[in-house]
Amino acid sequence: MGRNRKPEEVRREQILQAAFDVAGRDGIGGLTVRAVAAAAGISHALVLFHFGRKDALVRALLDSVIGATTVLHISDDIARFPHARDRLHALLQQEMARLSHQPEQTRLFLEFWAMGAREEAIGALIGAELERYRSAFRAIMEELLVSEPVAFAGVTADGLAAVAVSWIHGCAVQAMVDPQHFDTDEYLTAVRGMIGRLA
Amino acid sequence: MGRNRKPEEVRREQILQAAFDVAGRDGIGGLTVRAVAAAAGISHALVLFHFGRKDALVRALLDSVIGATTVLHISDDIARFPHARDRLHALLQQEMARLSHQPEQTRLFLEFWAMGAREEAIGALIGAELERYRSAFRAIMEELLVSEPVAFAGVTADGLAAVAVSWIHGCAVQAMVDPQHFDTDEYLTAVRGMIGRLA
DNA sequence: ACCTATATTGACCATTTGGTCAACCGGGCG
DNA sequence: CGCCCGGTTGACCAAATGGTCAATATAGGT
Repeated sequence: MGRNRKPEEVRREQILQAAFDVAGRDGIGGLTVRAVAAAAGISHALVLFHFGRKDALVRALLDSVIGATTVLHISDDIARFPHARDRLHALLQQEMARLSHQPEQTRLFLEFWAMGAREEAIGALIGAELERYRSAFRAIMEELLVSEPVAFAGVTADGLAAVAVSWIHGCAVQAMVDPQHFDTDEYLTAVRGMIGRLA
Repeated sequence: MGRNRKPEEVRREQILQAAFDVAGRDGIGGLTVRAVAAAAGISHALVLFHFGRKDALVRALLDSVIGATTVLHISDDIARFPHARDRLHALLQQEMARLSHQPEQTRLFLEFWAMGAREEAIGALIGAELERYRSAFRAIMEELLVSEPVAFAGVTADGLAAVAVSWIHGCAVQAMVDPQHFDTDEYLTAVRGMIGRLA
């Protein structure tokens, strides 16, 4: 399967993989057409032949990173929990574990996001993806809201979803800054005790 | 006061301010010696005359950003709270508010941090500063630990401090991604209901 | 006025980068 | 075989960048 792809496609993926390696090693700032070509073992003109301009290569790389980073998949195991709170908890735990095990992808995503603040096209892509990620959380949050209306007085599902995404972000950052000390379980326990039972 | 400073010092600060403006507009990647010179209205050779090399300028800018971003100041108002939990809460709220009102500084700090993953010197500076920030939280966490040992079974003060820092980071990121929707109070309320009262 | 140290500049250089182009190659097909 | 066309390359170009340097302006002290 997949062996009858056009040679152009396989070359593109070769180059894309090389671009991913280079970006992971030297950052997006260090991603140059020639460096990618060298990593792929081809001439730099060939990279431009397949992608037209560097911008297109960068954008293709962003697409690839997005595809591998922010897909939020709610598995059957999670869906089976009866209480919305338990589902949310399992989901948070899953996402924390996933992101903390792909520090490179997360770092790249953050770099792209910083770049998006200046480049219109990148910013739009990142923004849309973040919105998708957030809306996936919003679904659960709405159930949580109707299931426990007292605890969340004055809070909207959008607000809750934003908090969840931000939570994941902070978690991912922490896992990159200090991977040794990072522990998902301790993390959850700590927050539970830290914020909870206050009202 | 301060008017009798050496002219060299005032020039350096002029250049540094220009560098800050440029970095805020075009990112650290777009920070070039010539762009800084242009923003300061001087020749690019003069920038190098005062800073030696670009690296030194970048590092000076990082020092400036660090000084304005990660200083954790526990005011008397906060210190007066009797319960450790209340102090922590007030501190979190203060830091959230502060960071959400300096999005540019925060963005620059994050960019530096990403750069630190590749450049030894930058990484060491950022790491040290993060450690200082974290240790400031650890002090409060230790008090919280002795004040409520039951809620935090199996969690260390270091772990709690790490969570707090990560929490702030996620919050800062969120405030930058979506400044309109960001609201400190709703944020706290949401987390309170989301994580709390689970055990 | 002169002299000296500091500040400042424009010209210049080597390197890197994105991008173009003509030439070339190799296989499929008439 | 010869032709053609997608893939591939090296040479080349213009622009930008970090950095150097000699020349000059300027201010302050004597």
